[in-house]
Amino acid sequence: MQNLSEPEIQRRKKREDLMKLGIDPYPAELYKVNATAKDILQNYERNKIDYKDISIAGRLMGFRIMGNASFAELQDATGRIQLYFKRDDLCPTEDKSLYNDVFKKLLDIGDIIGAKGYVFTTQTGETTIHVTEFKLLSKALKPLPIVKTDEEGKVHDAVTDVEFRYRQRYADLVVNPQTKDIFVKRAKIISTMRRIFDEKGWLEVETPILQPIHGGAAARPFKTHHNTLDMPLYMRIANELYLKRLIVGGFDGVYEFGKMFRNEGMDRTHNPEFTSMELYVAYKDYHWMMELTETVFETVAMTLHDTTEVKVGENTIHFRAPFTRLSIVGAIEKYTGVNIESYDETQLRQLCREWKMNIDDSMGLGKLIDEIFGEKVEANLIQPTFIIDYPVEMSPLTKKHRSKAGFVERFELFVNGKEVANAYSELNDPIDQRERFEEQLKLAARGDEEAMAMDEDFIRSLEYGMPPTSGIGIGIDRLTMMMTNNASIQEVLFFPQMKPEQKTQVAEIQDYVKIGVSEEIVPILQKLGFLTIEELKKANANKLFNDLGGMRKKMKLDVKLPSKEEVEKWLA
RNA sequence: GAUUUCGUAGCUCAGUCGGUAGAGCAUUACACUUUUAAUGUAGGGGUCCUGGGUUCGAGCCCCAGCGGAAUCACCA
Repeated sequence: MQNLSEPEIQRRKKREDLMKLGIDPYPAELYKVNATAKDILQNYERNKIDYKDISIAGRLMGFRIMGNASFAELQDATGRIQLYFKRDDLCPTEDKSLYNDVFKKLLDIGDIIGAKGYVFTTQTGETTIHVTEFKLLSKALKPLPIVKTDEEGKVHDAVTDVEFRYRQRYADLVVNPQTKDIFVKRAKIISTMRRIFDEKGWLEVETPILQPIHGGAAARPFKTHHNTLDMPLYMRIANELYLKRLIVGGFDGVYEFGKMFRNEGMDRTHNPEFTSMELYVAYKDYHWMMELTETVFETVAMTLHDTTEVKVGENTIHFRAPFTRLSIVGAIEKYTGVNIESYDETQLRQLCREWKMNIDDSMGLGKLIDEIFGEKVEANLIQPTFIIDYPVEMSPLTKKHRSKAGFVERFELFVNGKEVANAYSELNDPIDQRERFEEQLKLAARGDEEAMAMDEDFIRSLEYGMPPTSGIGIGIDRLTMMMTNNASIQEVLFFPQMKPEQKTQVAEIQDYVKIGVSEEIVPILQKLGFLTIEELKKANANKLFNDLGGMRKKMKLDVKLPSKEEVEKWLA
């Protein structure tokens, strides 16, 4: 309750003043709304009689007061509309206080109000609500940053500080319409995908987030502990193994939109928790899945942009089927000129050294190929490209290729140089699956921290028989980045992970009183910067005594100051 | 983790050679009956991120730390 800025103090006072006038700044009852800003702006011109008696609610975002009449801007969930307040309409009697005091003096930018009235068009041609009645619904105590847009649509003083925007996303959303738009699009991406899957009769499911074994992907997990069971649990890094158990159980198609958690580095493409959509469909293979993926991306792009061409950074991405298909070996040959098809691990390692790549001895053949791909190819894949047929070593859950020995039936979809989807023909031979897990254990022994652990229960489920199945995972955050032309994942997450804000442990009034400070002096001390007793104790008594007098004058407080002896006692 | 860079009023940002802390918006008061980045006049508002150092004197120079961003490394 200290270190309030001038406007914050004023708003607190206005809140009190309203209460004294018998106006509840936070009324309990609902406010009936029958119109939105968007609805009025779109339909009023064509259908004027429907807007003679409207009721709307939202946040006040600007005032233009000129004497006995005023304009204000109201922002609701759909947009902004202008309100017109006329003194003698609001106050037909001699008592003009509702307009002069409540409206002009006690309302601020940021306050939430309800307004009733009729729609008209001003002389300057703007659709406006002539307010006949208004009601304060919530008083805002903290001033919003003011962003203004001029006639040419040029934005002035836009709030661009990402730290402010991410930490106080609520304020970002109020002030920056483009932020809101990202999240509307994000929701549309998800609902579009859900619609496609539901129409096919697949089931949306939920699987455990707390898992005893963190399987299904290569990543380091968050570890936690269950008290009653007295056992470690991991936040899931993937949900794949659970979804496949459900295919064993007899569902034809299951999908889950869910949060995954990976205890790894954070940067503009990685957040510790992120959203993935995983889909598994029985009796399908990865070729079928590529076609479905094309449909999904095409449909999402069309829903959002009414076209399959989407601008991402400097590139225009064409989400129009069919997408290019390229094997990983073929892709490496295309972008390096080297055909590594017949290379063994030693030869590959040699090649990596020649290219001065950063590799180590824990890397097996598959990992080396992946490294080369990441280094030499990935960034080149701007237009949607399926990279298919991966080495078996890096795909322990994938069915062996029907014709290429040493490879598996897997694809990843790359767009704008980034992976956005990962899919395969799922491995359903329980004996093979056990051997693959055992290979992973060997990699772990070699020092690969991300190798998968044996999951006996998952193998048991496969032993009952899983139909041939194709599965895919799509990163929703990265897809959203792409579809909304954002370069950082933080922009498409409401609340990206941030380091905690530093908050100074501030002393309570009683703490000051305990060492002998009288209550009315406390605000002066706080204003002087002594927010903790510790700091106060370190002060110089002479200087503090003098400063108290100076600050009392500055703050125009009429309080009795302590003697120098009393000040010395505080610090003792 | 490394490098670069930034941190000044509620917001956006200036700040000269090291010499009293600045502007616009917001805010307060007054004026103004259709404005629209409303306007006019007057005022208030600062831990110059924090802590050290150099100096007669630091927003500015040096060192350390904190926080953000970018690039790289790591990581799907």
